[in-house]
Amino acid sequence: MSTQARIGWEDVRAEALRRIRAREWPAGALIPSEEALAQELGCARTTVNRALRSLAESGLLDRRRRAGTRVAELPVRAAKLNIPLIAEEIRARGAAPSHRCLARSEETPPPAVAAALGTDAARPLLHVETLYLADARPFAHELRWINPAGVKGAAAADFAQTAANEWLLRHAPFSHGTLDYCARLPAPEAAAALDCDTAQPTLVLDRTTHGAEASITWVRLTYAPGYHFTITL
Amino acid sequence: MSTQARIGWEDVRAEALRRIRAREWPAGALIPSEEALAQELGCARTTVNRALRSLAESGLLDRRRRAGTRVAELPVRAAKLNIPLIAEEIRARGAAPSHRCLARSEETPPPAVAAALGTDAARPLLHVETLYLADARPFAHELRWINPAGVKGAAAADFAQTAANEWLLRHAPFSHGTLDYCARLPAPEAAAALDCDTAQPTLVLDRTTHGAEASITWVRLTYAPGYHFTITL
DNA sequence: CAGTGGTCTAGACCACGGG
DNA sequence: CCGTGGTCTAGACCACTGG
Repeated sequence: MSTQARIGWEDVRAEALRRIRAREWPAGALIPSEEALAQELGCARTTVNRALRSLAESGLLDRRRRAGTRVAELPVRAAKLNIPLIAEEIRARGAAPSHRCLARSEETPPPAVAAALGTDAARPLLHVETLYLADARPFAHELRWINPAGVKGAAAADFAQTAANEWLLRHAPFSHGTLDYCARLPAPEAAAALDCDTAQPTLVLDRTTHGAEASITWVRLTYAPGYHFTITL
Repeated sequence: MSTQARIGWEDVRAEALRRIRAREWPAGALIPSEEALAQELGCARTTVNRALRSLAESGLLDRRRRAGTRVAELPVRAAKLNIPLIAEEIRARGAAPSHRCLARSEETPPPAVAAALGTDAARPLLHVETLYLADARPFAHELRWINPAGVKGAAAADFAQTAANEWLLRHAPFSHGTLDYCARLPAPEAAAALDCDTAQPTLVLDRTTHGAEASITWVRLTYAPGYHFTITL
């Protein structure tokens, strides 16, 4: 009698991956149906489905009803990008995180910010400027506009104690948003806070966050020169 | 008689999301077990499982056997980052992609590249320099080192016809790799190719790619000044 | 129209890990 | 120990879409 181990969806996934890599299933080719694979590998169709769905999510397969499953011509790899709290990011780099609330006021925002948040350009928003430090060295400078209509309690929050980004994450559940990375020379106030030359390139992240009803916040994060972020595939 | 629509996992997901956002399930709280939810919502446990797994993958729930499922204290949002071909990226921006192979040779790489690829520092690698254009305007400059041991046929490939990145994607199936973004001043050859000032900040992407057995390629991509990339959550 | 993937179900066993 | 999530199964119906 054979001591067959039970076939799991990860086994099926691995086998399919092997066939793709070995070109047994060439790029663009139609692969066997779930039904056929299930029979061949000796497991339920559900299990095959789970495995192939996983590969499709990674961009290695194209699946369409009726048309069947094909090996992607150009494997567009999809990477999972985690967007942690800044404090977590600093900790992950082996440094001790801290922050300083540099400024806080209520002002009418620049038109671009009002547009991004969809607020009346004449209405004042909460404006917060924060410096994040790693082992007491400047790590990133944050310039933030908060829409009071989208977050209740923001006016009373103490951002010296809890950093603005963490406070918002806890109190303003958001549903969607946009990240935008680019390389720039730092704005004068960012360079001053980061204690760096205005001629040194910095990585700048603009983020807009919306809740279910109203917009929540617009942030410009200027990372200290030399910052780089890594994604593993 | 009630004309109940069948409950799908996306319905369960939506309902769970609603409860999280409405704080019916507060941050950090234990939510009902799959079994209980299935009974409450009138569907199979499998369906609930699929929904909650999906939310856990997005970072909104923490699930552990025996301990149950909790609402994440700090919803670490996970974004799916697609890494397309450069030509596709240019096309997505509404421009016509093209490329020029600027140089090609066999040389011993810089130590850092040999280290990243895990090759003997004394062994020559294939070196390719490419300029990508969007509507005939410089878009990005690519400096690439290819490990011949990891890719068969590379020596004979015509990179003037098919861009190096596309050729490799088609001929060298890769299993894993690393992306590293940072802001820098462009190297002189990159600035020259991009026809820009060496004092203008550029976004630089270093990518190392490994196949199942050997390393494949190391690339430094310098995007033209003003480039920015957007991620939607 | 018919074949393929997408999903639901009810039941079952297992692995993990908190108490 | 034993409750909870993780997964497998067999069968079923549905949705989409190519021919």
